[in-house]
Amino acid sequence: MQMSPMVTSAVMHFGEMGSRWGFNRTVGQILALIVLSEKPVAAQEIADALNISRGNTSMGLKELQSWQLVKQQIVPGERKEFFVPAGTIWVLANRVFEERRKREIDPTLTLLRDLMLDTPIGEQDKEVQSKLNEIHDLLESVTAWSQELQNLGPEKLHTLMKLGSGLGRMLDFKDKLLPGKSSQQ
Amino acid sequence: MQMSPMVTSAVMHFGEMGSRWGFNRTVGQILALIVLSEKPVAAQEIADALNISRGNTSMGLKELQSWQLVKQQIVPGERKEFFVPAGTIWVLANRVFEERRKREIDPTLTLLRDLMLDTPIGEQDKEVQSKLNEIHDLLESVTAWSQELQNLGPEKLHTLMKLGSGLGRMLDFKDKLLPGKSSQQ
DNA sequence: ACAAAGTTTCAGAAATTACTGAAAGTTTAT
DNA sequence: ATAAACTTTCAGTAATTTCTGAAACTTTGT
Repeated sequence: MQMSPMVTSAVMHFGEMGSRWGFNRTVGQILALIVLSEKPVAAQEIADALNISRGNTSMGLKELQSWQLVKQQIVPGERKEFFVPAGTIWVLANRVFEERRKREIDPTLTLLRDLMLDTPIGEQDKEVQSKLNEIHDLLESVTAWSQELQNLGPEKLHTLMKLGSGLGRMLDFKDKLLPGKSSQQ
Repeated sequence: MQMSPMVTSAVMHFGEMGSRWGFNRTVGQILALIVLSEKPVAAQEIADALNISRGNTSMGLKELQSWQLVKQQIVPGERKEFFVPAGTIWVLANRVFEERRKREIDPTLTLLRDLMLDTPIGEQDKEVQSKLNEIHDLLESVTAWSQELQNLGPEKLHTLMKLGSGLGRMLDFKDKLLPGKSSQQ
């Protein structure tokens, strides 16, 4: 596969950003290559285009599959495996977001729950526990909300994101709209 | 400073998670220590409690200040500098979110804008450009929306997050509420 | 002006993370 | 059942990131 200068720039950039997005350089590059390619891409083509070892390519593809960002595709008449994006850009972005939530928030929620069940030693720990509790509640809200957003589905999510300042106004009407829920705190 | 077992667990965990949250182990530990302490903490106390070098402590504190997560506080009658959290848990969470958006999304937006201005070489590049455009629009929506959410302020944001399934219902009413904006797509 | 009490910087060491390439494993066609 | 075509694994190496500690710097009280 011959990468045009434009594709090369994008692939390199996704590589650089990779580590900030939760995976490594190579994985970022492979993802960009697959997303930007019009045809399904074979593992060997990826290794050649990015000039990385076949082994590394295989591990990168495995990682991307575990994130559900790419999937294998059988090309009739071909023996080797080809790879394509696992969905639209929207779907991919959601997957990254969701996967990162799992990795970045869930373990902390678990720890905080455990610590809240522990018996505080001394007055100081009671104060600490209440702070941990506050962090826990915040993270739990974020988690619940992100699941809520997923449930909306892409169309409504899109509408919501495009609301702009309408969002604030809408919230002012909330009580009229959804009676029975008194505004908290 | 003597860390109770509870504080130790939390500090260690924040250290482990640190790298997933965009900073390193030490920085995560320092942050946890400062957040969980009732009193302002001196740099030397941090170094002692976490058993890290004074130099590393200084760099960690600098990093946390650049994220606006901790701030210095003058304690009357004391010469050394003390550190306290730069706000409530909510504020800190927002700062992390915002800072990460800057580091993880903004550079890509810039690159994508540049590539979209480049002249495509051949048919293939036109296809590529349209995909890059799609990614750009998505990231831009996310950025705009996250700024919108910030503008709401903590109280409304809290209300919004607590809406739960009410959010979906509310969006169904959107057109009645905010006439003049036809539903897109 | 000086010394004391503190902070910051940075070159090199240590620890961690990523990559290679060869060997082992798998699948498929005949 | 075998060989060809391909993929995966993993021990060792390379690259990157983080940490230390000593030297340089800053601030403040006398």
